[in-house]
Amino acid sequence: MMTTGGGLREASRRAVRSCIAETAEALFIARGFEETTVDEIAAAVGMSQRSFFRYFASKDDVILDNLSRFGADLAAAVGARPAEEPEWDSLHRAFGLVVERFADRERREHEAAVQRIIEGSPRLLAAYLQRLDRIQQHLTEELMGRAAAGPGPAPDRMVMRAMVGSAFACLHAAVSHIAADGDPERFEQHLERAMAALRPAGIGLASSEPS
Amino acid sequence: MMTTGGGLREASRRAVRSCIAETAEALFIARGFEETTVDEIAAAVGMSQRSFFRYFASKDDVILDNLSRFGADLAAAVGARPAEEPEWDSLHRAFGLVVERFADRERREHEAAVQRIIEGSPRLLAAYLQRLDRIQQHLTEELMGRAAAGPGPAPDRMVMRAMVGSAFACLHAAVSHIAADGDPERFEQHLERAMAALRPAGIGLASSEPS
DNA sequence: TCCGGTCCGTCAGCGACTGCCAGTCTTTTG
DNA sequence: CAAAAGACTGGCAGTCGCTGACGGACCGGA
Repeated sequence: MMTTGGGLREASRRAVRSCIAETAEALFIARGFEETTVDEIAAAVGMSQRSFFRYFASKDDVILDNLSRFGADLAAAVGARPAEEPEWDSLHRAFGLVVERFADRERREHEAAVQRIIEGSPRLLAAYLQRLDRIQQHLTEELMGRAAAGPGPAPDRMVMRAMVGSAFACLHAAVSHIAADGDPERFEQHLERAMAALRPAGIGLASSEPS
Repeated sequence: MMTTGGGLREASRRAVRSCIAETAEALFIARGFEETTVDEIAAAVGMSQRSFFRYFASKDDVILDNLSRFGADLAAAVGARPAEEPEWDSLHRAFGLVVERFADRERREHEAAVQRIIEGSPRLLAAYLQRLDRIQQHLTEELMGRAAAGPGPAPDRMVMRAMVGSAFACLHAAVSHIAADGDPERFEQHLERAMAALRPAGIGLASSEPS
């Protein structure tokens, strides 16, 4: 029999996942990431270590799982922007998803704590940056497709990739800043300031590669 | 007894390190990174696994060791630039170190192969991005100190961090591009094109944070 | 000669992660 | 209702990266 389309089974799985994630994050905040073993997490949830790895591919995955979903949402947000809009502004608007995440005071506190955990562990930070890199690749392809459909000359994939990376540098700088120095109230202002300062001059940025 | 200031002992150590690195890279190219175990590397060099870890802190370190030295060189190159020069241009000139690395045909081939190994393994790519992040932090501090000594207003660390990240996005895009599509001849042109397109409009970028 | 330091190999161990097998519980089917 | 099929789980053993502790070999100087 085929799957029923993601019914009860999938819902249950998602519930278990979030339960594991919450328990693990609590342990991470209390004892630190490296100091918390997978066995401890599994014991705290009440399952075997083997089952833990049936829900999360790795220990890092428990924290960075949200990021993957964020990547998909971001690509959708960029795709929803008008095609005539300069790419930089589309990215800027799409980053509004992050701003929304920092809207609630409670959620803001939590996100900042998670970010501090990530930047406090070299292993986690590495995995985090790698996922950001993947998201950037997806966004680059998204914008490449959009630019190719437009009237201008053929877009330059390398320059597009650099621009997406530049926008993410602004995002990363703003997130890191509020995670380190506290005061997460003005996250939007920080992001705004960085993206205004680094806005590329030639916003059209076409000029196909001289082959 | 104190160290003699880095004499024969250090030279020998460096020789062993490069021997290990060469052997390991050959194995990585032949069999892949994940498929090559530390035991195999140690056996190929003719030493125990324990001794391997006395020369390299981790398996990743074998490949990414050059990167750390590159970070130090880069900071020095930026520090050697005139203080009045816009930060973006100082970074651009400092990236000349990478351009030089791609000058020799043989070396260029090798660097591209290493880059392909890095980007082919998620684990390695993560560690690579993390080291790039550290280098960016160092460069940010370097440029912050330079800007603080100048006549202008107090510089904004977050914006400075974003700008350094943007410059590295250009560098990363150019390096990735030649590693993927081959044709490493025009690396300098690629880098030039990206950095010209993403050059910030307000190059002075002071405007201290509104506290 | 003895002594200090340095280098190395061996062993034991931890933690992340995986494959395999067996058991349970639920759902479907004859 | 019983049997088969499937999903989920725990336990076990094993790999791999990595670390600490111990003991032996070499080598310079006193």
